[in-house]
Amino acid sequence: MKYCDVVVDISHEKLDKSFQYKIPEELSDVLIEGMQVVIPFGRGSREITGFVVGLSDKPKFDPSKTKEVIGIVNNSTSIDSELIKLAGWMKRNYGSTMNQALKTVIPIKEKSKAVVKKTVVLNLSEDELNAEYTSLMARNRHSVSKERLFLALMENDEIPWEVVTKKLNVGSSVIRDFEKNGFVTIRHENTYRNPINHLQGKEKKLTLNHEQEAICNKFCKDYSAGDFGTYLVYGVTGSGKTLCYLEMIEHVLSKGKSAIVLIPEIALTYQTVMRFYKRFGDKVSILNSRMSKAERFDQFERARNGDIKIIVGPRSALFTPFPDLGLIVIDEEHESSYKSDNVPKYHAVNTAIERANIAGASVILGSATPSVDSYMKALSGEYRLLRLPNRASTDSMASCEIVDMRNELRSGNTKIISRRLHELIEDRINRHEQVMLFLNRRGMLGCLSCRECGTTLKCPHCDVSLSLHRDGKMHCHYCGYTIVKPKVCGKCGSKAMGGFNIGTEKVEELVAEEFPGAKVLRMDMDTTKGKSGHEEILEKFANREADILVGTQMIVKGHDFSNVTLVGALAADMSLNIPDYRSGERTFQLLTQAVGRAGRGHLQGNAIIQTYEPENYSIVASKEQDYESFYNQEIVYRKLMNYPPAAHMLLLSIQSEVEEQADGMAKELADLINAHFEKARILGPQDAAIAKINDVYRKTIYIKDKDYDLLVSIKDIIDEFLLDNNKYPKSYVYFDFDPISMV
DNA sequence: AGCACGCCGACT
DNA sequence: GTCGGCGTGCTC
Repeated sequence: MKYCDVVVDISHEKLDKSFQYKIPEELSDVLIEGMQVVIPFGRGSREITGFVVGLSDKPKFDPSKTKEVIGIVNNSTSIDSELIKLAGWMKRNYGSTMNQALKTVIPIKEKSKAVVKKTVVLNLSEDELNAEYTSLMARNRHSVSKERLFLALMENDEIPWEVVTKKLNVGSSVIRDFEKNGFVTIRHENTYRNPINHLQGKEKKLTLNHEQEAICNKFCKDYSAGDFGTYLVYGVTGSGKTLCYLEMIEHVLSKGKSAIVLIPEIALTYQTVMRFYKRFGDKVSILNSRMSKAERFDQFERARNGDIKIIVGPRSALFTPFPDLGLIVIDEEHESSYKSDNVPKYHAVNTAIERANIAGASVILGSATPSVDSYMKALSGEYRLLRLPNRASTDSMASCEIVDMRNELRSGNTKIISRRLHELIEDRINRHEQVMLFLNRRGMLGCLSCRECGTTLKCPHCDVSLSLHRDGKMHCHYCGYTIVKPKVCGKCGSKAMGGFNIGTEKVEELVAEEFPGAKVLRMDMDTTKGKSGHEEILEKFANREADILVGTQMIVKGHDFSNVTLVGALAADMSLNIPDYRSGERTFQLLTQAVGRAGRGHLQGNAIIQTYEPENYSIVASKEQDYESFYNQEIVYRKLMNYPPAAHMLLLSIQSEVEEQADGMAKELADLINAHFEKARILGPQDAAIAKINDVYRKTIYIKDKDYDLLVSIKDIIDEFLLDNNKYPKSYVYFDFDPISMV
């Protein structure tokens, strides 16, 4: 007998799991994973639909109580089957259960209270109501529940469903009884909220320059000819990529299709959204992390019904159920936030291409600093390369200087701000222009260590040093552990405790001391915790309420301030020293973006890159704003070392609260892989870069191979091995294909 | 979510 | 005993 696991199509947390059903003989050959089926469910075996998320030969449940699948739904809407196909692809390529994949793709299993608002509406006149009430009481039954509802209806003739069920504690059976007797009616409302509430303005249709027109024409010509594909728009900062997106979307809409626009969450600001809104009006909706699950569900429903044609949002907007999808735009395609950190750990770029394949749509990837992966594919012809090599406006690029911090030290300047940068900041303050200082570490000090015995203060739960914050406490950035800063060394009792690695908070303090006349703002994870933390700080800075903005990488991502004429990257090589094959790429992107932030208006801008490694190619290339030169050097390294995109990589993360278990499991898995694939390049097992987080020990194994499918089969073998192995009860293995970071 | 089971009080 | 009503808990 064959069995299948089915996720039922009812939105309720308690049903958020799979149920096993028998597959009848006549369906055993046709039924496959991902299909929508009709099944008997519950005591009354009422017929409902569900999705098949797994097949097996063994019963997981008492076989005598297992029911049979009734039939296959073959008229399920094409959009559902498209998304289910996509989920199947994600399951195979990123390693997850079908259940997990389906949940990321079709978020039906969430509370959907707010989607359909139900209201209990009184159907009787006051007299009739009183009459019914008296007749109920006259029957002298024990009808407390009905009485509560009657009394409530005398007060209000319309009561929201939740108030009746929760507050009045009247069950659905009673309400149905009232409905049957004609006392009340249940009103169902689809209350779609429009998340964009300021609806004025129409963008004056900007005319395209020659370069922009050329790439738009190319796209439109292909599209009209039914030639769909993936394009990489490589356009320097300020070349007008967004304007091209708008133009291309317009073309796709004119063909009766819809478009998805992915934007990094951090750049999803009012201004960005308004550009789309002004061009396309209420055909546009947005998705963001501040919206409740129900609100997001609303937007998906609007897309499904054709109320909207364009959605702008972060990674998860990729799964918007447009039945007529024509285009997916991914702006800032190199951003790491496009890689999911939950299982399945999918990458939005590859997943978008797959979705476009299924739907018959095109994909536009856009960036000023394309990922090495995308650029290689563009050069090889897998993607179609569209270039915007020049800025659209007459604004000139900032002039950029590298400051060698080793020289600063030799000349006796131990401060974090070099003399040259100091001089320029002073100049800008005098000219009432603004400055951005970028440092990729928050807090006051990166660590606190004893000058006598060298002991560093570490988090007891994680393998990282604690950072000092202004509240005088030491924080762990990984688990949130906090202690008061100790006065003496815990090991030797010495009072000579000193810190290394200055953070944004400390910079803010130092800058305020050095430039007493200047107003300083800080933007990092600590100051943007609130609901619209980012926008508040950015708005203040845009309104020139401060002269200097100090912050982590979030300040350099896509915010243009015309009055900023100086950008300083205080410790450019910090991101270079992370043990990760992508650290060079990340450093280049970060610095290029930072430099690009200076001089976006008509004023000439300067940028200063402070570093201890002035000859590093990532840093030199970003000074020159020379992507090609960076790419040419980086790709040699990737090919030499067989790192992505030259090969594919699978990261196995083995985690356990018991170190021996993590160790044993990691070793056994490594042996298993070696036994099956003698030619696999396997690194490890070894401690993860952070060997312990939140009291969980972490071991890693990397496998590199040109053949992605080989990595997938390694995953399958490990899955199978884990299925009937209970030697490591408290250990878990996580798969990450082509990981974005090696930590 | 929706349905039936079983408890409880009221009535014959 | 029996009947109607309500709350609880399960659904492969």
